[in-house]
Amino acid sequence: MLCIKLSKENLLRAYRLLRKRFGFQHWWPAKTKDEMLIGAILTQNTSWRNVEKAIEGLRQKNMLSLKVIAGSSLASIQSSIRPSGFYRQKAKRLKQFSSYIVANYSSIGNFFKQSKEPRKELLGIGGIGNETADSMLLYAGNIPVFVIDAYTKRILGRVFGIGSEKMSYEEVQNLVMGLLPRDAGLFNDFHAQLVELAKRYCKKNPSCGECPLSNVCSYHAEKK
DNA sequence: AACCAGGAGAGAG
DNA sequence: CTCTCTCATGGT
Repeated sequence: MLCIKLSKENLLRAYRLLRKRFGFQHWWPAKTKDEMLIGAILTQNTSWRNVEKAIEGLRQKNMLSLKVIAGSSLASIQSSIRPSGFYRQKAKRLKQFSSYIVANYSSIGNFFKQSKEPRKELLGIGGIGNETADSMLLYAGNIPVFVIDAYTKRILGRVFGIGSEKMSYEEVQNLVMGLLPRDAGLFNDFHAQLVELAKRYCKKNPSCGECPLSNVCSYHAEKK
């Protein structure tokens, strides 16, 4: 079977192709850090389209703020975020998270300045798993961690012909971060490009013909 | 009309 | 540690 080697050179080549096609992504799509953090929780196993509706619901009530959420009732949070699904859990998670940050650090900026082990601390809050924590670290804290999600696994699996779908979160993360320079700007835009690629071409029925990676993709090579 | 979406946690084995 | 279930709405 034809297989593109997973190497630093090929990863960066893929990134350049994506960026050339899609342009710099300017992620995360949020106006403030608080909004980014809230979006990270809302998007858990949920399409971004639905998350946008929930964010708009919060915006209309002036609730896109950790301090406001920390002081709001569960019922009022729930009613704002219903379109994003899992709204009972997510309301609880938003309030828990917000209360923790506000009570211990006052603001997310202080959290990133003062926390000695921010990743570990985020994971300890509850309702914050690997992907959500890493998204927060990278996109709100500008800390160089590569975010792994379902898209990243699917694309790495197809392009490089590796069984990344079965690999654990940390295995894939260590693999990618071991190959790339530790650059928050690169990790930021690279992950955003992968999401863009997945949304457009790398679905269950891939449209490889127009995929910017078709020339360097094992999956595509195998089909011809 | 089934199937999926930028996950996480609890429980079972 | 690895599976399986649950949480829930909205688009295709």
